[in-house]
This record gives sequence, C-alpha cells and structure tokens, in this order.
Amino acid sequence: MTFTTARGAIKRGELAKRSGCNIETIRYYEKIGLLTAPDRTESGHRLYAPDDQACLRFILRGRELGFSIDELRSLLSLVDSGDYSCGDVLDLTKQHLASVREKIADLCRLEATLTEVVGECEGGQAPDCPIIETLQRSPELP
Amino acid sequence: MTFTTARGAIKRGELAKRSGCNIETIRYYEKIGLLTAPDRTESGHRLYAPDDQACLRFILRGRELGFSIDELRSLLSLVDSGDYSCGDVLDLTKQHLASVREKIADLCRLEATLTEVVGECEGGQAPDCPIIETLQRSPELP
DNA sequence: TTAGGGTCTGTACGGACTACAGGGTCAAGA
DNA sequence: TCTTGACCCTGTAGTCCGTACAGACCCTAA
Repeated sequence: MTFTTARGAIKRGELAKRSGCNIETIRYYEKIGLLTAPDRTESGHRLYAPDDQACLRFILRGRELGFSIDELRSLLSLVDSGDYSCGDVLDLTKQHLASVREKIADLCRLEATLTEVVGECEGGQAPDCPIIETLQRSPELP
Repeated sequence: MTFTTARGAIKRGELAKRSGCNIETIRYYEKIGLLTAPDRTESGHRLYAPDDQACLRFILRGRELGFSIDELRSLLSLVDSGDYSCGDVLDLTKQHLASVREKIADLCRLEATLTEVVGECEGGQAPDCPIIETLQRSPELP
C-alpha cells in the first residue's frame, strides 16, 4: 500500500483523471504560472493538495466559460487576495460577456452570408457557381 | 519613372496596400503554398501579375467568410482545375456552414450562462460573489 | 528481480499569422 | 554622382492554448 501523504494529496495522473483535464495541460498551467507549483515527493513527483485541486477546477470552469488565461489570472489573484470586491469580478465578467456577444454577432453575419450563397447554389444548374463568384468578388466594404 | 513591368504587375507593398492585407501575410501564404510564387525582378523582388492579385483577393474573401487555409486550398484547387463541379464547392461550403452554426450554438450557451451570473451579481450586495461561486463549482456535467 | 505502469524533463508541433533584425535595392533630390 | 530614405529580401522568433513525443527515472505488485 502506498504511504499516505498529506491528507488528500494526489499525483498528477490522478488529478487529471478526476478533473477531466489532460495531464500535460496541468503541467502547462504550472509552467505559465496559472497553477501554483505544488509540493513534491522526495523523488520529485508532484503532490496536489485539495487547495491545488480546487484551483485547477476553478481554472477549468473558467475556461469552459470562455475566460482567457489572462482573465483567469486576474480572477484568481482577486480571489486569492481574500477581500476581492464583487465589483471587480463583475467588471471582468461583463467585459468578457461583451466580447462573447461580439463574436456571436460576427459569426451570425457569416452564417447569413453563407446561407445565402448555399441557397443560390442549391437552386439549379447554374453555369457559374455562385459560391465561387462570391469568393471572387472584392472583400466586403464596411 | 519605373520601368513598366509586365502589364499590371505590382510589388508586394503595393499589393498589400491595395488588398488591405498585411505585407507579411502575403509572404506567409506563399510559404505555405496557398499563393503561388510570383515572378521576380532580376534583383529578386516579387512581381504580382493580375492573376496573382485575384488569387489573393479570393483567399482574403474566403478568410473573411471563415474558411480555413485547408478549405481554401481545396477550393482553389477546384477552381484551378477548371471544370470544378458545383456539387464539390457546395459540399465544402455546407460543411463549413455547419461548423459555423456549431460555434454559434456553443457561444450562445456561454452567453446564457454568463448573462445569468452577471444578473445574479448585479442584484445586490451578496456577501459571496455568485460569479466566483459559479467558478468554484465543478465543471458542468453533460 | 523484473515487468509494467506512472512520472519526470525538455522540446517540437499545430493554426494563422505578426514582428523583428540585418542586410540589399531602388528612385528622387542635391 | 552621391546620398537619403523608402522599400524589399531572408530567416527566425513570438503569439495563444495547449498537445505530443522521447528518453530517463521511479514505484509497486507479482
């Protein structure tokens, strides 16, 4: 049986399995300073304490919500500071939400254009493909 | 006055200016084989003939429509083959359209979640920030 | 003791560019 | 004719967010 290390500490592979995160990604987050370097066994294996595990979950959830690494860095430093204000967090989140909405708007414009050309093409046996024609036109003016 | 080269041929800087494309991006497209290498002056400066210019416009328009480099490679080889069938082009475009729609759906889910947490936070002087709480929850189950 | 897994490190790759350094070329003005 | 400044050339490194690999080390159970 394995010597039981500090309460609840687990190795990287186990953390990867439990969190659903790629094992290499965990090392990457440490490398870029997003996840603090955990304690190690004498032979150098990483040991993630429950706090470290919570931190990774925070990061993964943030990524799921589309926050960038830098945004998460800010959020984490707010949380770690202990007395973060709701306002700071809200500002960051609102900014992020705005950029998500922008991306949606961009993609919707794209979708409309593509739907249009697909519709034109589907209609008949046009001698010139309307999709190719669209591509050969000059870029759209603002 | 500059010696007038083959009708309408221009150098890279001029092509960049006219097309609105970053000058380095043109070189990049050549390097990855998307844009065919143009003729050169004796001293090695690139000279883009009207056909080359049209090809770059095609690429830029395609990128605007969100096609990947690989998709554009396929489209260009279809067009260059001369007797492309509308069906091939349509297939590629439909595939691309489907992926755009998927991205939109993903972002809309994101947007909904973010809007929700922002709404909760905005409401009052909650002692614990609901955004941080959301982040501290486990990742969403499928 | 050995076999197999797991973990360690460093490094390279991907897409789609962008930016820079250190040189060569070109055209116009003095 | 010379010089000046704008252009162009090449190769390389950086961006973002990971992913993947090689070669070495460690750990545990049979």
